[in-house]
Amino acid sequence: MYAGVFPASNRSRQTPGTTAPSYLARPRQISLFSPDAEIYRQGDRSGLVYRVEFGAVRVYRLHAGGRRQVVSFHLAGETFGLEADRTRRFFAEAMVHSGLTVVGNASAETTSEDLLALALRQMISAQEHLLVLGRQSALEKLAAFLLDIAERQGDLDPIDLPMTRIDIGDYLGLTIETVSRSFSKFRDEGILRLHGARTVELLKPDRLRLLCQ
Amino acid sequence: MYAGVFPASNRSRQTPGTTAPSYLARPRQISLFSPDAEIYRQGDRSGLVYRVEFGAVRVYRLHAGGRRQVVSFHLAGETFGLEADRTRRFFAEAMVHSGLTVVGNASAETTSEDLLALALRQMISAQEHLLVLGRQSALEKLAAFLLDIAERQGDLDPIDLPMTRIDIGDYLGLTIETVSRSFSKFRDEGILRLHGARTVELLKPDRLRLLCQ
DNA sequence: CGGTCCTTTGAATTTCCTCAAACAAAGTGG
DNA sequence: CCACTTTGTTTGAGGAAATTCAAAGGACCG
Repeated sequence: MYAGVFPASNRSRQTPGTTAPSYLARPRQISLFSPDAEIYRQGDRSGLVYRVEFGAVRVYRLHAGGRRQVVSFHLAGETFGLEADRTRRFFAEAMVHSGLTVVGNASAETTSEDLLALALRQMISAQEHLLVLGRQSALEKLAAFLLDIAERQGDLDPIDLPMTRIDIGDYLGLTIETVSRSFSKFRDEGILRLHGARTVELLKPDRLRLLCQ
Repeated sequence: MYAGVFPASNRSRQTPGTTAPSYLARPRQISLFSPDAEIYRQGDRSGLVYRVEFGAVRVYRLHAGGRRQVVSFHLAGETFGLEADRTRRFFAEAMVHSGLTVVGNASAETTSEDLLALALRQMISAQEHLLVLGRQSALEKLAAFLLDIAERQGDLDPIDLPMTRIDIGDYLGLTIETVSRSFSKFRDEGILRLHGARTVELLKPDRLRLLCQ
């Protein structure tokens, strides 16, 4: 496990001619994280906001009894880590080999407008996740999850899942067995095809949309 | 059903000598809503943020199939209604006779700092709700819900629940029967006492905390 | 090639949901 | 003021779904 640092590549710099938020205008460094490497932990004093340059991140909380609730996944191009009072309320880990840049923090370094946009995005993300968790059926939860991930990956087919069944279960409030059985059910019904456990081809996405709308 | 308007009372004005947020410095009007009166609906174009002066509000979304997911409850003194793009993503209704004031909107009228604080509060609220919904047991969900409401009511005993069992069920992702059975279980174990369905006396709150921590 | 971790599948159990009925509280109209 | 209706709550019985426990199969890595 390692966590190195090197200068950011060009693709993450501001595009000429566009009005990008101020935090995109500065040169940045990419921090590298190997699978399961810790990015921050609950209780840490930090208001750093990160952007995923490549890879994927899980944010979660640990409950008494060893249970874990994954609060959010973050894929390439997405930001995470904004806190209300500069104290971490969750744990964050890389799920696969990942590169992160710091795009700002909750102090004067970033404009209030940028922070507001970030906060609103995280709010909507939590609300949408909440709506998924409120669904009663495991099939509906998994359908909503797959459609969400597919959309965030730019609808490229097949989907690459950076997370394990355990991660998905902890995200949806299900056991890994139920997650696996739900995948199998979708496969048996011809809704999707599995190329290994982590690569999913959505054959009939409309059938999934019917389930969760 | 009615929704009247009259000048705000003194208690909602700024206290002399304190530095209150700018939106508290202006005089306001209280809008009145009777039980089940609509405050706004999904799709509405509005960025108004409300403060509950008295009463209680539910915010929810309707799914296909008639299912309803309550996203949040708001009690006296709390604010709600901040939207990312001035389009309502949920419905809001008064649960009991309620009075609301407008504390700002997502345009220039309110400072960016105030909006950020509101957004962060709504973000945390959604994340905490998400953690409750992720719990697998109905008893854990209800325990977390009761402790949350008790704390927000200032730990006054007994608690007054402004919402029906249907509301609680739609908030926790349970049926009303399961909610009712969970109440009965807690009552039979001496954890709480019910004075009618809407008044709850927490006899052993620590037993509830043990369940959900 | 052996070991570890992840995933899948099966069987038994528990929990929750669905359907149903009884009960309680509040409001309406005669 | 009282029957009646409506709405909300509680409780029971049966069935469906998810969890738990268990074992076997795959994929990856040293």
